[in-house]
Amino acid sequence: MANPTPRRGYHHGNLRAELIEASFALLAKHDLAEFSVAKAARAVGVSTASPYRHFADRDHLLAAVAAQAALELAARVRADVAAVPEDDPRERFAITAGTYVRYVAERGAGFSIIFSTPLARLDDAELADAGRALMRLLLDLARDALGGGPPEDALLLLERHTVAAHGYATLLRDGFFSSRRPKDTVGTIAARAAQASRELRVGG
Amino acid sequence: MANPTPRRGYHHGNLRAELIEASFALLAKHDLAEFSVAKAARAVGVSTASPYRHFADRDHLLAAVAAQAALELAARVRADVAAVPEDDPRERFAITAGTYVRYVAERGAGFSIIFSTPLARLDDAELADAGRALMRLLLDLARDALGGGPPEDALLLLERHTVAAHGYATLLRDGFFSSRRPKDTVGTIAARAAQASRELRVGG
DNA sequence: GTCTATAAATAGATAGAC
DNA sequence: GTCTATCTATTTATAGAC
Repeated sequence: MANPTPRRGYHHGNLRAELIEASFALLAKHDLAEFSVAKAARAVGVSTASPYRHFADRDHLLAAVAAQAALELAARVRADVAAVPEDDPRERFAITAGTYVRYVAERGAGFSIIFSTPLARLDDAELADAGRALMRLLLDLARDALGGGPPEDALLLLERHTVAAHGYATLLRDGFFSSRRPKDTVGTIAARAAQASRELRVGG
Repeated sequence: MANPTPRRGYHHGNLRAELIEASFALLAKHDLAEFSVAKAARAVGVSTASPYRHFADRDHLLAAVAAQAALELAARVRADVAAVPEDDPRERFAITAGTYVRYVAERGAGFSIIFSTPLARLDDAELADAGRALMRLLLDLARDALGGGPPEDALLLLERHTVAAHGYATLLRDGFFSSRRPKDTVGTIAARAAQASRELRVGG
């Protein structure tokens, strides 16, 4: 309380958050394969040693990125859902496939990293909680979309929706669409993902 | 013609093919991120310089792997399809989603590498041809599945099917399912992918 | 066509100064 | 909490011997 602007080493008081943000920028432009702690450090303008004061190793930095991605994704889902009339729960659910495609295209992080096996092994509680919360949110939307019926139906609808959203998002990222239909954009693919979810039928 | 068993350097006459096979083995066990020319060379038991007599660089080796993956995948699709009665073209198409999931799980290579942007830039004719042939095969099966109707319907069915197959395959690889339902295996996921394709409806 | 040897890049991670 | 410096490991790729 004495000093609201605490003295920082050289030019950062917020390195942890800045490294996470720089990591998103790297993931958005390149593969996870090309991501490195060193690049994130350079992007922020600190030495390559500095990140290790904030993250035990590369995987712990990635886990923090993954946890934030799960939180951001949940927030975007809530925001996009809120723009659809409450009396159309099926549509509220469907459009989140588009939300996912757009988010992954913009931030470069999605289910692949949020639920990745190596990161899961770290037993990071923040990541596990954020991932669970994201899936619970989507499951609730799936349930509302069906408006009753067996619980397994909601789970199956969620699975097919998730698979469609992730399939579109990863094929887009890998260049599958750009080589086949050069005019496809993030927006058109997101719309097609939402439409695919919209037309899903289960249990009938 | 003088010597049917041509003299080879030390112990290989078939290094190119062996490197491709070793690359598949690496991809099956680990990420593309962890793949390296050096590892493939060591797996085969040659020096790390030898691969460069057969492939200009890492990407050209991967392109050869991708081209072979497209060929193998097409062969498996044909084989699996042949086991389904000809009078059920819808089923013949649907089961290829399972074929894809099983192939990617076993070999570690699929659409992500066959159509990957960096490899596409190499303008490798073999890869381009194999990729096109694979998609043409699937498109023909999609057309048969619909048994007539607008050509756009077959394209949309193919897209949704491809997205489902790839979505299941990549989520399986990344560990999404094992963390959620530990009892899921390649076989159960492949069956769910086929079922998802089976229930796709377009243009109606 | 394979080898040995090596160059040049890059990354992960740690030690110790400030 | 950040820096400089450093160690170790790995990889990609090339040169030149055999």
